[in-house]
Amino acid sequence: MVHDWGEREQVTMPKFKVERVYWLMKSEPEAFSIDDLAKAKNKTSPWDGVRNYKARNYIKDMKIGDYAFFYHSSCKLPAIVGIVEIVSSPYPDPSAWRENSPYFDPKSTPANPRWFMVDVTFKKKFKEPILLQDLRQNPKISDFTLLKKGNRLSILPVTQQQWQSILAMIHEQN
DNA sequence: GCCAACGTTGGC
DNA sequence: GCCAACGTTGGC
Repeated sequence: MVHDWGEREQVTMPKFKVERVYWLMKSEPEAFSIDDLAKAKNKTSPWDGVRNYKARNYIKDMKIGDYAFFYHSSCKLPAIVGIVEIVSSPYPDPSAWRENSPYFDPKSTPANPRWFMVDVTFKKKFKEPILLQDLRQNPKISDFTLLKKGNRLSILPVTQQQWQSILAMIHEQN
């Protein structure tokens, strides 16, 4: 009979559905920008230096294949500037063990690591950054942690709805 | 450079 | 385990 590939796809899709989780990762562009990541070897870099327990726990929740918004903070125009993919499982952050590192923490040891990181790879840089001031104007993401007063976390979970609402803002740009 | 909002530290 | 002092984050 007539093949209905659309319907078949709907039936079989859930079986192969990838459960991807979304995040937002902050970086000060003067320290490490999305262009730095794009220029890195294999466009991939460890995301080191996270020194906050809640953010650390989010890192530990990350899985290979998750996506994250790359956010530029502490700069003239704070904004989401692109997308990265998580390409490693969480593993101990060795910068905590280097005494000359700004991220040195004597309480973290190789035997008992306190801080973790993942490797991220460059996926895309938006033609126009999605500015924080514009995110604040979008009622669909009014609950987004990034926009909450007093938020200081450098790693944030992003719901699928928030992810899509934010991506939709790109198409509204000109 | 200011300052609100947290997180961390350490004395008690 | 409380909490004051201090440090940090990050928008403005």
